[in-house]
Amino acid sequence: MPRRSNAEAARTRVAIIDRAVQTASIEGLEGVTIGRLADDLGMSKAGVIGHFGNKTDLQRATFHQAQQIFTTEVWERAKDKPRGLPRLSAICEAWIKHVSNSPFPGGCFMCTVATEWDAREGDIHDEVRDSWRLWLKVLAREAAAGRDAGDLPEDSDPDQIAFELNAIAMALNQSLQLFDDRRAPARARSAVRRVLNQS
Amino acid sequence: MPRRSNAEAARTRVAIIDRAVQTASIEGLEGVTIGRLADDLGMSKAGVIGHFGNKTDLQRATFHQAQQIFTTEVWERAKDKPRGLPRLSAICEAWIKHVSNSPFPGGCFMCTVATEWDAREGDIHDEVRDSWRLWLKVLAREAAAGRDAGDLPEDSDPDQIAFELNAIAMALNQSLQLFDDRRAPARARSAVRRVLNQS
DNA sequence: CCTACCGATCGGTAGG
DNA sequence: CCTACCGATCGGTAGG
Repeated sequence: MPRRSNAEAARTRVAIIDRAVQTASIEGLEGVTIGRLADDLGMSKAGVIGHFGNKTDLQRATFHQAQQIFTTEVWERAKDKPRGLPRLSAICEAWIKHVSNSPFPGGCFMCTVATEWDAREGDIHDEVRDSWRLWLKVLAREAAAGRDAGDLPEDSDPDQIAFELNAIAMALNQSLQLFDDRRAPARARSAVRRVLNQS
Repeated sequence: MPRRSNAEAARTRVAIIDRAVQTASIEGLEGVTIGRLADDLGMSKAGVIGHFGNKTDLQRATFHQAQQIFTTEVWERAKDKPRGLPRLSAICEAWIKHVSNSPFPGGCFMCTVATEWDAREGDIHDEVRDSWRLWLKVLAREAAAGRDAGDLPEDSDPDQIAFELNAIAMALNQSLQLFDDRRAPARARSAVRRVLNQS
């Protein structure tokens, strides 16, 4: 028997997750606590957790929301480019823009959460790992298409290119967050250019 | 009035920090709690915190210990090489070995803590930032010496090289921790070779 | 370095 | 979605 309509409840759920994403981008998914969310939103703890059941499911929902934002801002903006090098270049540029002008206060959510969970065990670790792996595969697939089209050298290793592009994105996020280095986006673009022109 | 001798107390302090470094490499410095350390070491909470005063100073001491291990394993093993490219190459190789065969259960301590604190505020953030900055300066200084000696192209940008080498180290750690990818060290070496031969 | 304690907060539940 | 509660754990202190 909900005291609010389904539509209202759905809006509340969205508000909770939005707030959780903000907090998690700064302090990680473990920094998201039910009591703090309740305080921030002017709700009771029971009202918050009632939407998710338990904390792990709330963390999972938070991660999914951040994942979707990443997909929208990076993949969606590049997917209509021709496959291969043009699409891969567009992905990198959208990625750099996403990290440099982050929708989250703590910078790249995926970077924060990947490092937070890389050595832990459990469902969240597995989801983070699988979604990163998938993303690296997307990069490698486009690199392979670019190589096959002759836009990248014949002896290019798609997985190596994916590794290096990923490395650049992480370093960009670190330089921006930890050092507040405004030259970091230019460095990242320069590094991407080297990887895509010379690999 | 200590109930143990100074030497015994010093040994206890070392044991506490060692244990804290282990935990922090997996769960971050915020995962280090006084009660858990006390449990793990068969001590009382008061016995643990008495060595440090408060939790922040315990975290600081933990970070310093990890920093020292990093310096010993990476810098100390390369510092006797001739400055410039030989030393920079030796640093990268020692760095890759350090990350690949980590003395900590959760992989590269510095990577974990840098990401954990990059968007937070306070003393620990400042210490992490300053020590990373110093390390990037060491890399850039050697790159500059290598360029001046003619071992790197005249138009090399030392800070760009430092940025890219740092990126590789972080991606190596991620690939090992998150994906358990045994080919990651070879990928890192290949990437380093490209940066140092072609920049 | 211990026991015994403090107030605050954690995740979560019962009942409405 | 709320109030009122639960046991566990948090950082930390007093006193020995």
